[in-house]
Amino acid sequence: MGVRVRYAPSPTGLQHIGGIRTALFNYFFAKSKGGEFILRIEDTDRERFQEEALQDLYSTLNWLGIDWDEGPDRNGNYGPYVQSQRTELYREYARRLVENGHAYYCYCSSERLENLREKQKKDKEDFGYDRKCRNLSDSEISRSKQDNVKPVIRLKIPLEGETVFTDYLLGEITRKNSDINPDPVLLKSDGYPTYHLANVIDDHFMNITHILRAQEWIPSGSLHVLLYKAFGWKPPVYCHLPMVMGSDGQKLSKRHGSTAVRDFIAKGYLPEAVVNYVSLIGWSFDDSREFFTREELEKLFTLEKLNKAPGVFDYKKLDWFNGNYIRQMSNDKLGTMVLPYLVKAGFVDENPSPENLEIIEGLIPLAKERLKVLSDIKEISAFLFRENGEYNLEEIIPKKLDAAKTAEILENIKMHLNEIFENNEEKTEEFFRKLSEKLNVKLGDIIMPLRTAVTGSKVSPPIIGSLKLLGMEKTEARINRVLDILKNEVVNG
RNA sequence: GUCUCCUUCGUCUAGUGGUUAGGACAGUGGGUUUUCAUCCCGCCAACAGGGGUUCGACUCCCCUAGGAGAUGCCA
Repeated sequence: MGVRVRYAPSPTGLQHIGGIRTALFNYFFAKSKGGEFILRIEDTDRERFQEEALQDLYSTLNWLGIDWDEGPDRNGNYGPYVQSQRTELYREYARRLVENGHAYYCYCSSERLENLREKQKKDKEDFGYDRKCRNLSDSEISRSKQDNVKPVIRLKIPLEGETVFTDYLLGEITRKNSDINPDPVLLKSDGYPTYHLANVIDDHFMNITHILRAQEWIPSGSLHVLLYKAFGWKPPVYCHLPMVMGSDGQKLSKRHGSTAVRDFIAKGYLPEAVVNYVSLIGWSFDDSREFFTREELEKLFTLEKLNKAPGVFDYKKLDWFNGNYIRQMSNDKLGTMVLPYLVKAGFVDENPSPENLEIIEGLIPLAKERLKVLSDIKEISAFLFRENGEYNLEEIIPKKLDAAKTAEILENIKMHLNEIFENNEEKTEEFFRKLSEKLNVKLGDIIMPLRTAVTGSKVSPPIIGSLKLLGMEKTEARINRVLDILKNEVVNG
């Protein structure tokens, strides 16, 4: 049988970096082996279920370019692929476990369980269920039934011995049965299965061959193996992936910044960059290569190059990847990618005027190598679409020069605005050089006052290109505005 | 607390008994440049500690320490 793997998220929250890393690795593994990648929705927690999370899942996978061979919306021979539609199956098999003595009904209330946990914490005893209902007499059972308590079904973990399973990456993982979560719930009182039950049953009936999931599931691994044994089934191959951590070494979470893929999309990260970077957390190809397209990863991914140790998610390296991918993009494509951000900033309409379209077209080459994320376009292009705020004289007047000299420089530029806008960039630059000689100042002392006057900032895209995008009229107006301030300073200062 | 897993530069990693321990991000210094950015060049920086095994350990074994995860009618 070929490789069959699955990504089985539970729609209780937005897709985050850790989740998609698991999805990606499963997907790459399937592709590299010519196997099948299955999407399964584990929506057995009815309280935490979010419709939004479901939509987020689909849009995120779609954005990443991950496609699945079988899933809720695909044909497949093992459906349905939504656990809430398979409850009868789980109930049936939970019952069978009770019948053959591997599981039992438990009538303990959640209050009792809570008290138990508190007491254990206080007395520093071992945590876990005390197995009160494991050996209930018939009369006790019938009494509970009369009280109309909805029971759960718990798995009987063997009291003695140990459970061993082999992890593809980590090797043998051995655990004393007495250390395993004592008698975990399989079927909840609302009739839905817990993760453990549903997961094992589905993986079995869906013929899943390999389970790639994060290492936080290792402890459950022993339990799952026990479940397979109780059913008389053969467990799949386990491969627990190293976890993704935040900068403090703890499990990556909101504390560390954005982790929801949706947030990365909103900020203007590209799927190529996210896929590329995330696939390098816990996996590598060789000693130096780190740029991979999704298609390449579909071929090159291999379990052999997986790392055991957890990896810290590095936002800066993602930025670096993203900047690289932005620079690789064609100008046309970047233009259309950047447009929504200009719209959102209120700079242009959704259907920009021809003039604005022209500005955007000219802006792209200037902005391209300055973008880490697409949303950076707002800062970079603001001067083109709105007027500058208050000017700061100190930023306009170059060091070693005074207001009068600066005014002279800007006057000179202003006088030649016509030719500046007619000439090409080289000629304009030449003009600035000659002007600097004529006025006996450095080239920078010509450029910087102009830059600050026109863009409102000491940092901007190349000034000559920026001027042309802005247009002569606005350029002149802004120079005039600064000249007024400078002249005022000369008179009063 | 208990159990399990993990441990190479700040971070991601290469390394599978003999290497000046390599690359990348970040940082830092410099060059190109009208600022910023890009690009180029340089620098900084690691085998957690202790025992073994071996002619020889980053590589194998043990112990210690540190970190993480799990310990739910959540997944």
